[in-house]
Amino acid sequence: MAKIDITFPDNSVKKFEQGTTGLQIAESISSSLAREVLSVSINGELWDLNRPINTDATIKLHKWEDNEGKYAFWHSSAHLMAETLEFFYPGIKFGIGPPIEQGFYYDVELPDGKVITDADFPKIEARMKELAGQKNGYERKDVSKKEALTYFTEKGDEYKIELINELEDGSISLYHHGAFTDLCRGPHLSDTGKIKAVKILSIAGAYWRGDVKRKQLTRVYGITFPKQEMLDTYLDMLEKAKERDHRRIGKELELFTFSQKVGAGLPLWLPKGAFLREKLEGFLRKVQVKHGYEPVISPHIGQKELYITSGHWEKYGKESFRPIATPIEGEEFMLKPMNCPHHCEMYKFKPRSYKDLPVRYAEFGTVYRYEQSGELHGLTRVRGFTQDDAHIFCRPDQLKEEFIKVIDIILLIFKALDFNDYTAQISLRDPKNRDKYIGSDENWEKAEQAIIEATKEKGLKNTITAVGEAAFYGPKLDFLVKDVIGRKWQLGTIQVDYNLPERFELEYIGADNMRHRPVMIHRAPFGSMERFVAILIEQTGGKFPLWLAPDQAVIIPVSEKFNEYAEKVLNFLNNYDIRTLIDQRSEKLGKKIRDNELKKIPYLLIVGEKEMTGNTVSVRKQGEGDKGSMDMKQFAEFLKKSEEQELNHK
RNA sequence: GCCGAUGUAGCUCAGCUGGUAGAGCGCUUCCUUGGUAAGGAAGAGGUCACGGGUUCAAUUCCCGUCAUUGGCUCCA
Repeated sequence: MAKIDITFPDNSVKKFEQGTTGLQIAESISSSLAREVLSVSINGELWDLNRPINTDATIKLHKWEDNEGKYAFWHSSAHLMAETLEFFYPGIKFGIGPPIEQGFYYDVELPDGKVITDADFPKIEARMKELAGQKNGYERKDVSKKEALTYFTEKGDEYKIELINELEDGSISLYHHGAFTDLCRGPHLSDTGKIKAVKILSIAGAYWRGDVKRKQLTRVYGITFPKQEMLDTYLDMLEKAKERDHRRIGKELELFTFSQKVGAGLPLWLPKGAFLREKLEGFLRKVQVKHGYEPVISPHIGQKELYITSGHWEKYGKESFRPIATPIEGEEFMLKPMNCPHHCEMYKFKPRSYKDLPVRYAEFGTVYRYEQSGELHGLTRVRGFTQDDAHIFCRPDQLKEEFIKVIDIILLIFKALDFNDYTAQISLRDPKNRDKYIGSDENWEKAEQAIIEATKEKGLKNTITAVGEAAFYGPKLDFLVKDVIGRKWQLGTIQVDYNLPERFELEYIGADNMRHRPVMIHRAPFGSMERFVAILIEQTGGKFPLWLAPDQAVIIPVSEKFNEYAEKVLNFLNNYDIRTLIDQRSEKLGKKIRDNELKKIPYLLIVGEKEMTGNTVSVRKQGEGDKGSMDMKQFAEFLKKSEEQELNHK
C-alpha cells in the first residue's frame, strides 16, 4: 500500500496509508481529539472526516471551537432535521438547508396544505435526537449530473432539480445518512451521534432563491450542540439578550411608546426619551457648528414635482404615503421621504462661487416612508423618523478631505458614546454592471478612490468592502452595528452623490469662470435618531452616560457619615443607571426626605450633567445654600476633606 | 406585502376540553417600624385589541380587521 505525506499546521509531516481518512489521522494523535474533531481541511478545502485522502496533503482538523467545525456540525444537523421532516411529512420537498451564524435552517415545501407550527417542535426535536442516537454515518457519493437528476426526478424534488441544472457535471455529490439523501457539497460529520442537543427555534416563510415572485417555502430554523449544557447556556444567553432589548427598556424607562391609534411605526417620544434625544441632537449640533456646518430648516412636505425632479417619486412614489391633495385641482404634495431635494433647492437659491464651497447644510429632518408592515420593528425600523442629515456640496477636489472630516465626526460620536463594536462597510459599484449606475467612470473612480483612501487614512478597523453594494448614484461608507439578537443595522452613513447635482442642475462658477457641477455628500452620523437611540439603549442596557440622563439632576441625601456615602455615591455616579435614578427620585424618597430626614441631613448632593466633561455634582449645605458645582475628582476630594473636618471636630 | 406566532388590569403573566375574569409587582388610603429602597390592612383599576359569525351562552370555537412579534423581500 502506498504511503502519503500529511503536513500538519505546525509544518510537521507524517506518513499515512493512502486512503486514510481525517478521522483516522485524528485517532492517530489521540482518542480524545478523534472524539472532538468535527471536520477537516485538506489542502485548504473543507472535507468530511471519513473521506479518504489519496494524495499528499496539508491537513487541519477542526473542532467545535472553529467555525469550520461548527459549520459541518450544523450542516449535518440540517440534514438530520430534513430526515426528520421527511419522516413526519412524507412527500415534503426540499430547497436549501445551510448552516448559519447561529445554527441552521432548511427551506421546505410541505405537502398539500400541511403546516408546521411551534406545537410541532417538540416532536421534531425528539425524533431528531432519536435518529441522532442511531449514529448513522454521513456517506458522500460523487455522482454524474445525469444520476443526480434521475434520483431527484424520481423523488419529485423540483427545487433540487433546479439546483442541479445549474451545477457543472463532475462537481456534484450526494450525501446519504440514515434514510435521507441530499444534494450537497459537504462536508459533514462522521456520524449523527455527535449531535446531542437539539432545539427547533422558529419557522418562517422564505421565498425560493430570495425572489418575491417565486414560491414561498417554509423555513425551519434550528440549532444543535454536542452537549446539552451548551444548549442550556445558549438559551440562557437568548433570555439575557431579551433583557437588553430596546423595546423592553424603552417601555420600562418610559422613553418612548407606540399607539395603535396614532399608527404603526410612528414612535411617540415620552419626556425622558425626548430629553435623551435632545441631548444627543444638541451634542451633534455643537460638533457640527465647529466643523463648519450651517443648520437649515425645511418643511415636512414638498410638491410632487420636487420629488419627480429628484427621482424619489419614481423610487418611493408607489410604495409611500399617498400624495396630499389641496383645494387646487391637480396640486399634490408629498410627505418628504428624504431631505436632500429641499437642501438642493437651498443650494440653488443663489449663484455659487468655487470660493463658497464647500457648503454644508445640516438639519434634523423628519422623513416619512411607508415601510412594509412586516418590516416594522421597535425603534429600529419605523415609518416616521428623524435623520441627523446634512448635505455637503463641494468641488470634486474637495471630496476626499470632506469625506475624512465626516468620518472624524462619526468617530467622535462613537467615541463619546463608547461604541466600539461596529463594522465600516465600503460599498462600491459592481464593475461588471456599469449600466446600473449613473455618472462618468472618471467620477466613480475618483469617488471610490477617495472613500478607500479616506478610510485607510483614518485607520478604521473592522472595515469590509462590499462590491456591488453602492447606491446607484454613488459609492458610500456605512457604519453597521448589531442589536441584541445579532441583527445588523446601519447607523452612520456617508454617501457620495453625482446624481442629484445633475438632476437639480446645481452649479458653481470655477476659477476659470466656467460653470461646474458640485459633488454632493449625504451624511448622517447617527443614521436616524430612532435607530441610534435604539442601539444606544441596547449597547448600554439603559445605563446611559450621565450627560444623557433624562433627568437634569438627582438629589442624594448625605448624612454626617461622609465616608459611608462617599463610596456609594461615587459608585452610583460611575455606574449610572436610570432605573436607580428613578427610584432615587421617586416621590416616596422625596417625601421621606421632606418629612423626617431632611433636617437631619447636613448636605444634599445635586448631581447634574455636563456633556463630554463628565458628571458634575453640586453640594448644598442645609441653611447655607449652594456650595457650587464640582467635577467628580473635586467631589471626591470634597468628601474626603469634609470627613477629615468632621473627625477633627470630634 | 408574504409565511408563522401573539394580543387578558400600568407592567409580567395564569385562566384545561365555552357559563361575562384572577396572581405578583405597581398605584391609592390608613396603620406599623431608627435599619427602611421594610412590614401589615383595606381599596381602586379590565366592554378579556376591534368587528362579525356559530351557540341558550364566547375571553375561550370560526372568519375578518388592526397592532405586536420571529423570519423572507426591502431599507436609515
